[in-house]
Amino acid sequence: MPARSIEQIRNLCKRRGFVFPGSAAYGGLGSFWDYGPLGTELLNNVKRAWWRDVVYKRDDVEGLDAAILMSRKVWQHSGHEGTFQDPLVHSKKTGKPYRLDKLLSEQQQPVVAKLFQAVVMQPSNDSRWQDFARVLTYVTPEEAKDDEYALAQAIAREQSGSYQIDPSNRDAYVNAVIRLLNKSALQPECVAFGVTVDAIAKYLVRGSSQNLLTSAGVVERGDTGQTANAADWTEARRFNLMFVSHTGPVEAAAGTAEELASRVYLRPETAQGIFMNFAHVQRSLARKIPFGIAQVGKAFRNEITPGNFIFRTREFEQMEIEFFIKPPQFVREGEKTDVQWHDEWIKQRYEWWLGLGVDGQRLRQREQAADELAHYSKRTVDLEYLFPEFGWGEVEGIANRTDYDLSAHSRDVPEADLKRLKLEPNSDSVEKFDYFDPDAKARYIPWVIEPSAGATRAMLAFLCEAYHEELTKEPPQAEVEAIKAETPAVIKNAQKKQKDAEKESDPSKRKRDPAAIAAFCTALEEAATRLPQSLLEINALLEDHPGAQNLEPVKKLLPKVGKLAEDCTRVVLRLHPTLAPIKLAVFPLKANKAEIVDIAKRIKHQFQGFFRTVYDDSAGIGRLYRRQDEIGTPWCITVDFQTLEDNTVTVRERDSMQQQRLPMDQLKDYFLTRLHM
RNA sequence: GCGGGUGUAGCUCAGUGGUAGAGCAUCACGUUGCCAACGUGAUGGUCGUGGGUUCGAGUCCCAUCACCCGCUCCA
Repeated sequence: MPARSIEQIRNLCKRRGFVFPGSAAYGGLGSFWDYGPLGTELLNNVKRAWWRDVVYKRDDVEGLDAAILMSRKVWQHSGHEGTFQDPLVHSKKTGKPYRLDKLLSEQQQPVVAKLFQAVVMQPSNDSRWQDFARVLTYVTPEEAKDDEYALAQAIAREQSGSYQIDPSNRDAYVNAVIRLLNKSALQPECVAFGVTVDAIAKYLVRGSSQNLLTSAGVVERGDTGQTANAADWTEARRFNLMFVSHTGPVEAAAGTAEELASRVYLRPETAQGIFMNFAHVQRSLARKIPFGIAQVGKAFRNEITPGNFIFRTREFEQMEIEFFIKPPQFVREGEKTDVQWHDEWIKQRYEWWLGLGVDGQRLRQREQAADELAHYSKRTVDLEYLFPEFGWGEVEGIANRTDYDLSAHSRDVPEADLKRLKLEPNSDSVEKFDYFDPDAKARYIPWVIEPSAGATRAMLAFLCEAYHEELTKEPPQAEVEAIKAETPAVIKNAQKKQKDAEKESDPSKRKRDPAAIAAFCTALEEAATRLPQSLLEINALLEDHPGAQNLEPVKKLLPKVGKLAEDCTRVVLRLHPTLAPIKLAVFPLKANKAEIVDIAKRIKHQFQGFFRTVYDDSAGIGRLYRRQDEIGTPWCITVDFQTLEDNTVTVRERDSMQQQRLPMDQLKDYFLTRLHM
């Protein structure tokens, strides 16, 4: 039985040293994770398997490891800075994003005042008030008549809790502040009130902006597809996708020239490091197109909503290839076009996942729709894995990035190309990332196919795929019969609930879905006929079906099923041997027999230089096997009394649990062959 | 941001206003000839944090923090 929830995986990871919550001593830090001894091995194995496949086994790919921090100009010209820095709202009609602060600043002052009124008049004590209190303190006497300033200050003090405005005078106070806003709120030269517009935008980002946008009539223009209909707008969000830091000591305020001059971003993708080095690699290794550059490394995105364990984190690891090819107009008869290269990479990457043990039923290719394509992409196909609980999730994207990136970073790009790629001329760059093609006898900027996989996501997918709970021994007949005897009572009880649910004629008011209950009953009845093999399925049914645990017969039955299941079950990670964190565990059958212990330790020593090998004698042999099963160790060797007589040991295979005796001098061949080493 | 949930031993979790608990794990001693053996004993806790109610709070109330799930969102 495969993993039913991410929770199971997370527990196993924590318990056995794969992945720990980050900064745990201080209560944790949202969705940052530390990789423990086994997780490090597994992740390294994933990366190594990838590297071996796309670099070693090919004749046309080189490796690279570029710096995480790069010039800010890289991100300006790649398009990442402009797209992600500002609060955005999306028009649901056109699908286009709009900068909220820009929208606001285009509005007439009464609109903003109205908006402000909607904000201030809202009876609320949440933290948004405090934001406004802070904003209001930016209003200085020089910018307002004294009385209005005083009124604004009074409101500010009230928001911060240090002052109580007489309710009967409240409107007068608020109107005073609105008058202030009407005077200068949208004057760009007025710094203080410039902050106000930003603050309103910020407020809208955090609050329920839809109604406010509408009530204030902020978006009443028709020319860009904007409407005042709240349903046509998504909530505003600040897309600070890139983490900001600075090189050198900087104390300047954010947004000033001094601050911008030293600003750096933690890279949100590894790709740009490859583009920056395209010419270096091409020249220094005398590469001819087509060829690719592969890189594994950390990337950082300040995601709005991280989650699902290590699936979406703000710090993650990518495995990316940029594969450089001829632009379509230079492709000759018999050569592959960009479309063909793209298809080929999709196929090859798909097969990589299958080759490492992912079932084709849980891996699919999904074409990205036109409106979800990134700004650089002509076509992207995602490889998605069917995770437990949250379903299909992207583990790799294979994009046709055309010549967008290399053109964006090049000077002197012909105007026609700039227009085609919707790029501005690049006056910052001193380089032109073009290539002289000796066959075509022409210079061109190459096109790029980009297979980009998530290393940490891959690790999660492989863990989910490998996780199995299975029966290892026949449960006692009597207890199985007892469970069989009790299931009709559960079904009867559930059917009663189903009838109750059906009595409520309005489906939206039903507490339970009758169809779901019916499905539960059918599944349970069917599973009961397959006992004892179906023991774990029944356990899962009773545990997972919503509301099932409230049924009286289930309360009686579930503990019995759970106990029996636990007693007769093992957890096993059926990881591909290439990925397994530990390849081999060596045990002495008896820990207090010196000769046996000695031989076991010698075998461990023999292999530890080739791959991760462990020695363990801290429990009975059965328990030692189970421990290794749970962390996916494909082979265990047990040294026993017969070893002392004939130099053979037993090799126990994880998935089948079968053992065979092998002479010790054949062990090396046996394992190295199986690990393709 | 909204809604829901959780927070007690290293892990998984019980806990009815009245002495802080179990299983697993760890350590010690004994026992142990192949699939989670057993016995005896031991270590381990400011019950997320701060207030309050109470003679007495893990338990009730308020606040706060963190994490998880859902919604929104995710070039």
